[in-house]
Amino acid sequence: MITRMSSLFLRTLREDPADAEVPSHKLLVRAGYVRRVGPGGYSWLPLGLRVLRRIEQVVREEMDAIGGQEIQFPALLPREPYEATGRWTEYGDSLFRIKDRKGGDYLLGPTHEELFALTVKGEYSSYKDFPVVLYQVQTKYRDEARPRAGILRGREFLMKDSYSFDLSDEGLAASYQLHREAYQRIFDRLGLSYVIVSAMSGAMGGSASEEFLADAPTGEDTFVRSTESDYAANVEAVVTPAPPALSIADKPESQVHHTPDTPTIETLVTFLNGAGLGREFTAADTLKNVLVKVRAPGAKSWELLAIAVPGDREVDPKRLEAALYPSDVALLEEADFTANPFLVKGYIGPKALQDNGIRYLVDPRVVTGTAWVTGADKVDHHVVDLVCGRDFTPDGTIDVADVREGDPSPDGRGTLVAARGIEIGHIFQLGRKFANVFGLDALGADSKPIRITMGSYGIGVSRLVAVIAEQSHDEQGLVWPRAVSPADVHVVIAGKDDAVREGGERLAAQLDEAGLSVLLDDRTSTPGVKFADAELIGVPTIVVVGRGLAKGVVEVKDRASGERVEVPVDDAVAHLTDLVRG
RNA sequence: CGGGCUGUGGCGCAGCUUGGUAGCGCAUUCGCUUUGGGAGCGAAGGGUCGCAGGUUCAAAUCCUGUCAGCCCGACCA
Repeated sequence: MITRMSSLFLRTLREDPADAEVPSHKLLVRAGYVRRVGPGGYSWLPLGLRVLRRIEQVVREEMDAIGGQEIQFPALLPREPYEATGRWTEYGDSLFRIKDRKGGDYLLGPTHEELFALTVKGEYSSYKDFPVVLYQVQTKYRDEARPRAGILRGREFLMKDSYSFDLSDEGLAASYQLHREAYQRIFDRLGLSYVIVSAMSGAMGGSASEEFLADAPTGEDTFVRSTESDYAANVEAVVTPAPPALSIADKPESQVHHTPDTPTIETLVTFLNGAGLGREFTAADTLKNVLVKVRAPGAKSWELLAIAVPGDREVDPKRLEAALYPSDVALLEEADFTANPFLVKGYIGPKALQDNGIRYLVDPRVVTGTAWVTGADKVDHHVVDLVCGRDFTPDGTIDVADVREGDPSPDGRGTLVAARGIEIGHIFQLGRKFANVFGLDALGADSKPIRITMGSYGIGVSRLVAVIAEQSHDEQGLVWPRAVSPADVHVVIAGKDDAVREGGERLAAQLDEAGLSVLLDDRTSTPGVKFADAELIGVPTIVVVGRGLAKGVVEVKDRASGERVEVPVDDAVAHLTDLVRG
């Protein structure tokens, strides 16, 4: 196919749009791929739509390769299925709700687990029908609190979502693995740099869950990776390795000290080091007891929970929430302290907690034989050398302390560093949550029903356009990988005389004949404009037909490296075909 | 939802303090020149200044409200 820029619906911009911050947003707008229509809503112009379609194609090929079957649901959905799973309310303000003329409730689908589960229930009823994998590539709607960065986070976006239906946990694990491998092939083909991190499944329920995060300094998701190994994880999923237990026998007796005006860790450490105890204390030698209250799902009342972390660390709210999910967590209010006078703010210690029957969970670093400075349950008093396993016995561990750069990697190799990424894919084993709600069963060989177990797998297809742009651009503009480029070659006619024009036209026709898609700059603009636009648009191979034509050569430029070679015009088609076909 | 900044031809901006004929660059159209790195000269079209209300003889400019955008935070499969 030949696309003529003289008639292409395209206007490139010389300046960055004022509302754009990240490179992909600036460049996709400047190069005429997308235009903003409303908050979080973008239109796809011809070049942008081609890239989007090519990405879809890669996704479809790999989904089909693992036996996925494509179907399509409406985006406009009735309330009932989402009412049944509780997500009509659970989704909160992020759900676009609409009323029809009769006052009936509808929503614009944010994700389609309900519909897939109901559809399978409607069609299949025998164990012989399973397993099955269905998918769709469809527009999703989420009323994001803050859409940002152009198409990176919109309120309407294109997503591939697939769902596996299996008879057993082993089957689900196999379907999950198939998807995981398909996703790796997809992202590899798209030329992306990414990591797979273990994630918490959060509100979706279910167990195993991994996210595919594309490396990008502008990403919204923070994760940690090891300096030495390929370990990577969401902060919520980092497991702190427990040090080996120590001997109790050689520890000095615990002693209560009068420590006036030391309600914070900082004041306490300063005081201790000035108290002449014969050793240096750091915040890491102290044990901070943090009180929260938790409420199990469906429960009416809150239960107090004490969490001990080393004094140099804070409780990370996200890790806390993930660790206690699905229970709700809240900080204590003044009234809670009043109701429990044994809680001496700033001086809480394990003794009072355990004496009063409060569940006491400690950081994994608090192992048997470790000695701590902690509260003595009395204003202005702390206890030194309180030994775990001798002076107090926790009810268990809870891994909610903040994770920091320099912490040892959980796999034992290297230390952790923080990195930022953009979520491009998410796979997880949903389990039977949705099947239970809808009674999704298959009749087994013994004529007894088998509850189906589901997996759910998503790829942000439209987001990928931005993510690829984010990872692949330079000062001049976009640099598309061949797999998704809006054209195979960009032929620039650099000259006004008829010979040059005809030479460019002829080459374009020959390349088209050879099966390549050609973007032909046949405009009457000056060469400088055309070169700048070619670099902005980002087709990986640029062919300049111009002054060299007189001596029988054209110039072939690699967009990524900037390298240029002169190729005899008679060899150009073969040369370019080789380049494009790899 | 909280804090900060910003809304003026298609795009990027000035004008607002001190109210009085709406301006610049890019883009677009026409003419002549130019043609390997975002050309030159000349001419032209295009904006009820986000929206609503108020003050005033007079509002882009002052006041009130509202909507939208960007950034930080909260939230978010």
